[in-house]
Amino acid sequence: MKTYKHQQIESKWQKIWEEEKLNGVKLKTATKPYYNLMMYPYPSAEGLHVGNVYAFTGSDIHGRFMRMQGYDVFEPIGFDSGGIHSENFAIKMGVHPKQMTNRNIEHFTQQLKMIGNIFDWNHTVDVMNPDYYRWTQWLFIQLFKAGLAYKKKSAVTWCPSCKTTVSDEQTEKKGEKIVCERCKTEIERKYMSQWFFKITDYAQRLLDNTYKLNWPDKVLITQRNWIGKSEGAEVYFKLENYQDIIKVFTTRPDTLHGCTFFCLAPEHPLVINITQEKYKDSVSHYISETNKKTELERKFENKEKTGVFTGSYVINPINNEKIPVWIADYVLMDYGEGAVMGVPAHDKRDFEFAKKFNLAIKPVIRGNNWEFNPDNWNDNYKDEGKIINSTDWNDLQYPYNLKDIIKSLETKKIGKSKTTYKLRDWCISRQRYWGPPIPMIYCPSCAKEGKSWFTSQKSKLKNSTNMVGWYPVPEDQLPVELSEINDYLPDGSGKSPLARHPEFFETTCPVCGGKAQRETDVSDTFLDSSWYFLRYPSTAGGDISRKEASKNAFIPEITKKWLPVSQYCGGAEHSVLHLMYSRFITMALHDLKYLDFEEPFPNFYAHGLIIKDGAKMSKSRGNVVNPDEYIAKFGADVLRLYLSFMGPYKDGGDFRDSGIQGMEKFIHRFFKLFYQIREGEVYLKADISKLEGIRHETIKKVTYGYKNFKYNIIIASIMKYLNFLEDNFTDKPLTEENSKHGLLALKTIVLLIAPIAPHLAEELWQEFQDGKQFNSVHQQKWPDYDEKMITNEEVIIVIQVNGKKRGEIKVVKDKTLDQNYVLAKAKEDEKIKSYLKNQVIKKEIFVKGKLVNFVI
RNA sequence: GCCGAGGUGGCGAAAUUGGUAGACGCGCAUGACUAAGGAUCAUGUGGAGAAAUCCUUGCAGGUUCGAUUCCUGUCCUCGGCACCA
Repeated sequence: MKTYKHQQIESKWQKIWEEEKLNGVKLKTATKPYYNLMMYPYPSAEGLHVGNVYAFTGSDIHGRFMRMQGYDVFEPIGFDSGGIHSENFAIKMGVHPKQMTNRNIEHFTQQLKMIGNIFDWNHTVDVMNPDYYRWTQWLFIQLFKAGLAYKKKSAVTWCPSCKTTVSDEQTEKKGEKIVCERCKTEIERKYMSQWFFKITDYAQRLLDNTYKLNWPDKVLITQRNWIGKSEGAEVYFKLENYQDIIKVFTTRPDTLHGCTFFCLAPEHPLVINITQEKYKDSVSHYISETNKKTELERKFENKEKTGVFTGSYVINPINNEKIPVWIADYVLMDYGEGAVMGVPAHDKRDFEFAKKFNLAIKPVIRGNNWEFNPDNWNDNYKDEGKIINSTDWNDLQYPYNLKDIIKSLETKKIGKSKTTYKLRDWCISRQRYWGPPIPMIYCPSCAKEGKSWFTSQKSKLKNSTNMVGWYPVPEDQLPVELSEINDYLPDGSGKSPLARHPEFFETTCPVCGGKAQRETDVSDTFLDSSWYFLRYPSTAGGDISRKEASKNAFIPEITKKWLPVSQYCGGAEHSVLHLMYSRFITMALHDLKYLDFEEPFPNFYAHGLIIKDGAKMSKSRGNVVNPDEYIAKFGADVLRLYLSFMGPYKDGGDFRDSGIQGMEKFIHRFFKLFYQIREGEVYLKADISKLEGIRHETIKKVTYGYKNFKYNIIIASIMKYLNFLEDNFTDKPLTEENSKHGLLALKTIVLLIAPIAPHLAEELWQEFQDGKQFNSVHQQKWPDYDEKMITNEEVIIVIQVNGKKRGEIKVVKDKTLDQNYVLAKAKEDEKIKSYLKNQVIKKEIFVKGKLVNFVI
């Protein structure tokens, strides 16, 4: 009797699959392309995490299933090797990031080869390899030339301990303080010159397309909230005694008559100008206090309103009332116009502000079911109502007459309809070392003459962001290689370590030939990952030559054939960042005529998170599960089975050792049963109709499970099938048909389990082959099922009395549709008789093939 | 505060979407095999009850012949966003 030895089986098949080139796909000649993508990992020094294994095997199971559906499945994997994360770890270990990254990638590759995925190792990416990032730089240049990349001074969060900028996502709240996620140092705020991408130009399209994507709702909703569209109006307020007009955005122009004060963000460009002498001290003091706080603090602090009076007034254009202008930090400069028309009666924040500073409050809406009450604030101000105290607007209805109101503003030339988004431009500059250098050159002498790339090209694009002096690196000079410097530590100057290396930044102007400087910032790691899926099929290897791969970021014919991605799997934590950026980049490339599709991932599935003992795995908790251990002890197939059995793929789960042993037991049991039947030690005794019934039912359930990422029910159905077979053993052959069916049952199970336990399935599949020519289980056609075969000759009908199960009867298949027959038979049942005795049946419910219900 | 997901045995969970609640597994209990433990196999396993039977999908209602599934209210738990005018 053979026993299951995973060490031998798994390494054997991994080797054979590689030799037989089973996992690669011929990109050029494949006829049914299916691009199965999973989010590539960051190659950490700790090695592959069991969470990675969960993510990757779940996606691979889908890929393997689709391959058995007849598709040519391309399933690549690569490495997100850039960014601060990698760099900081290298610094901590005292190893150069390049060395560290190469080492980690090697380790990851070795581990990834053990988990049994159908990765195509001919096509992989390492985003910090110049072969890759030259195209990241190329991409930057295309966006720059299209007017979608610009440089501007902007506020950033700065960690004085890490000596670097950190993103908002890399900070956390600790008590009243905002600290660096990594070192827990309180962060500061700095103004620095940064490169941005104009993702805001795409806000509306990014929003519209969310209604076309086959993605989980929660991810789409998160993206919609992030884009944050608001429709309303902008209104023009004239400053008293000044020429300036201040624009303000409001979603409630109907409350314009109720505006009793005006508030500017402390950073508003007009503040300095309009502050009256008497108030200069208090205003500048307030501004400097605000500057000390980070933007995050301003947002987190949901406490008392603060602000100061500027001494100036604006005129409310609707009624010419004179209104005081304040500044307050609850007004954010980067939303709307950085100004708020204060309507304290109908906005909670304005109300708090007015209360605190004793400003006038004037109700202008009476709700259908509420009324403004200065002593008892209610949150009904967004409900329906009608306008009051507003001269000719009185009796108009909110929200029904909003459009009319905006029209009347337009007629009077004091405002117009306006849409605003929360989405902000994407800051891609990093003043660090470990990233692709931003491929731009600044020429001071061209700048003096007001020249720029746009003027040199006589471009029609208006240079609204003052990009004088800037030129992209000529494309034939790419990549701008990252110098291999040794002093890559950030020094806290706010400049990249590359700024200390003249041999890197000193260059000549591509237009005038004069002395010029390279940009020393590197780009955000999210730029690397925003297009990696485009690169995979166009990398050299397999049937793609080196020459082809080096000519384009993505080869047009190959891209046309393989993209967009057929199915993308990944964690929901990338809902906004990676998934939004990739959509934006794809849309921009579409507009630049490089791609014929707008959306990179029409189908996205968000898997769950693996936790351990109820908590997120982390080094500090000491509860990190190392997959190597489990693969060594149980094998990849058992681990894959266990991870699949925990629950639906979207839910993740809690990793427990006891559970994994259950899967080991299952494989051993199946292995044993397989050889018992195969060697003719046992036969199946149930009749063929019944055996076929459960076989077809199992195929149906399993297929449903694969299609819906419910891998847990696949395994449950197969186990159930196995239990049934075991219960029907006999040691004597009954008929030839019966003994044949045993083998059919085995073949079916092997096929059904192949995507989840690929090595085991291959091992057993070979028992059916003559051994002359290699014939893989993974190249087989998926088994079909026939609905008609599922119901047996005898069907069990449940009998209910008043909706409660009181018995069941067996009915032959042909009679299940015959209502009279089934009802009559149900009434003959002894148990049912006792329930129906001396009762009047009020109603008889008949559900064909399922149940009858007597209402008494 | 707002948005989202979810509450089913001791635990992970099923129920193909209004039709037998708890499939499948873990754990546990008893027994067999063992010198013994492990492994394996067999049986049992939502609760109450001697039993017939009754109760049971967070809680309270509603619709229905019939509700884990639909509706209303309510209470928890976990994620995400957070002064967005």
